[in-house]
Amino acid sequence: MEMKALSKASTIYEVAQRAGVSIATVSRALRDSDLVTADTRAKVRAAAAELRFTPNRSGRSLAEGRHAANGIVFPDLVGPYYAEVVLGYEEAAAAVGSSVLILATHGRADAAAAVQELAGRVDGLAIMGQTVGDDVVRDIAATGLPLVLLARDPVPGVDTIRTRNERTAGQLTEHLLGHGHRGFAFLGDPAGSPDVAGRYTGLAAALRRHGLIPPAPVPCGLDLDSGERAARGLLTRPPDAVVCANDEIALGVHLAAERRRIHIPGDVAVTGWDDLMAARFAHLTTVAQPMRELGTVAARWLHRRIGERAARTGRPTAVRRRVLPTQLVVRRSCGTHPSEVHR
Amino acid sequence: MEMKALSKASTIYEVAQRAGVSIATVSRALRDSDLVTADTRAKVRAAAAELRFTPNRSGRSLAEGRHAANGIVFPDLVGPYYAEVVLGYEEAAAAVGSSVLILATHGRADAAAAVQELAGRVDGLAIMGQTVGDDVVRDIAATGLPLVLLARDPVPGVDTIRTRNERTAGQLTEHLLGHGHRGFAFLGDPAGSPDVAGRYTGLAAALRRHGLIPPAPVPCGLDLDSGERAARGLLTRPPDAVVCANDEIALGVHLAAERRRIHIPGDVAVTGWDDLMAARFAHLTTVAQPMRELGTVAARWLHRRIGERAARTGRPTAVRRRVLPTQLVVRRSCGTHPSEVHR
DNA sequence: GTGAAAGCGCTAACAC
DNA sequence: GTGTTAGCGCTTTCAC
Repeated sequence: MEMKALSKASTIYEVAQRAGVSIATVSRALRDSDLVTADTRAKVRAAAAELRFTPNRSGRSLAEGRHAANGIVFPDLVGPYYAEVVLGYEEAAAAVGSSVLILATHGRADAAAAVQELAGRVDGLAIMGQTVGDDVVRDIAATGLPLVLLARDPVPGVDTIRTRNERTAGQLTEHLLGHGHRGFAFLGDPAGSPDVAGRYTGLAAALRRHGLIPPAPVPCGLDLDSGERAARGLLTRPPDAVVCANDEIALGVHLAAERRRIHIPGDVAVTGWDDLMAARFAHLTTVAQPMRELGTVAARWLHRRIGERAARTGRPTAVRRRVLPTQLVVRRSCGTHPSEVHR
Repeated sequence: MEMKALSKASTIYEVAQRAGVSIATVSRALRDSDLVTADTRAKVRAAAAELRFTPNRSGRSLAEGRHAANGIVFPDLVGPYYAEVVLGYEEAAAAVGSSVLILATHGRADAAAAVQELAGRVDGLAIMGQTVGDDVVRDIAATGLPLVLLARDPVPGVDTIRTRNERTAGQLTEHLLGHGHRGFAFLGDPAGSPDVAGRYTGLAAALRRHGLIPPAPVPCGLDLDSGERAARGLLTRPPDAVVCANDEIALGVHLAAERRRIHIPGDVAVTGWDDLMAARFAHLTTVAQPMRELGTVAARWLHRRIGERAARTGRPTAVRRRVLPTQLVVRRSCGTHPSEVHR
């Protein structure tokens, strides 16, 4: 049967009429309810196909009282870091039938409003890092919307997933000390993010254990350019080792050193954090984080909370906290140990 | 005034009651209609704030007949490539008040169903690369939903944005020929994506112009591992130059060469495509694409089409096609020219 | 300027 | 099994 192109999406009423049944039957047939005969189902499916019918999600959501969608809020997607988290989140959410809404705050001033609006569109929300203040988190949590915080300091009553910073930063420091480095610099702003704070704390603690005085952190944005800029000052009289809050900063230092013909690790050791793909090719010693898993776990936790809420089954599970392990990845930039295997 | 935590999102009715007005007035006040006095507006705002009221989007969407959300479909987010596009898209969409829904198909078999379902949630949809077949695109287009295809062969009646492949691949080839390379290999599957096909075509055409016989392409996935695997066979007897369909493949070749102590570019020249961050640190000659812009333009076009549709203003604008320029980025991996500036 | 009421497209009782 | 119908939460005429 020839069809003319439709300029407007068709509704369940049209499908019902075409199939010669009621809208209730269409609804049932299309959602594989076992309250319809195979015959009816086929008839309805045929009509729906002819009309290229796709149920309007707003109608369905309103009736069901759920959105079948989750949201994730992150500062940006420029580095590969957040992209990985989002991907893991999307994958796990899709696996349980949820769509995913993303929101990049870009440090916008109206981020709070955007997150609030997002909260009205989803059944659960993951909030990463320093995107909005604790007040916003508390407000949203107060509405009962399932929430999970990612790579961010906990807020009472809200689930949180983080990655291990202090301990691994300690290991990294020990490793650098093992290379004989004694003069350290730290590039990054502990006040800007709890992750950075944890990394600095771990470094400082390890140095103190060895009787060394930790350097004051050199405040620095988390991107390549900031790293390069910050390195300019630092490299006029390079320390033994520059511990960077993340890979992008370290890569920026790498570029600055290259430009000045300062050799890494001969003249100065450099380390990063995140294990980006670029780190491998810059031979950067760094710390690998399970970013994908961060997203996956967040989506699973949310799914569970959403289920709990829908079931209205008494008190929900206690607040959950998890710290995912991270792993030191030794490459050349921290100093050369003949005994070490570089990959 | 003290408030107890709410376990359920409040509705416009509760706000209306608290403010002592009708729901119509609440609706108006909250959306800054000038049909309410400043006094009333203040009263309503206060009530809404106390109740932590966020309008339910399903209700609003249903009433307005629009979702205020756009979707974007991509195969994956693993490489930094798609992440950039998505980011550009999100940014531009957010700027015009649209939320963004993402869908990664991961080569899933039920991708078509997922895309169809997504189509029912959005006012416009961007579809990237080889995520779903043309039949799905045509079906969705037939419903009248504004659509834009990204990095993909056009479908009649649907807007398309691509990046330049053939011409720049020709420039790249000329450059390699200028280094004196004559024996070429191409890593990538032209049948797998129109982008790859264009790059291969550009290479082949340039070689023919110089009286050389183009090599048959070596089929290869677009990720690092595939590149490394494909390189293993190739590097037993390396050609002069290996032109890779993207950076990840080229970086895989880089790793394989490193392992075999084959020197780039001394023993073999290698080039990529995309200009990922890692390419810079691997000194990879490649081609930069305006990925962010791809997303931005897509979101803008969709916004325009959505406007046209809502206005029902006669015939819509003609189908649009755009090819965004790409740019050769020369680094060390293609061969050393003393005269060239490397960055 | 404000309120009453009619939908928007769908699901889910409830009736038959 | 299938149909009827009452909402879901919101926007938007239409009265006043």
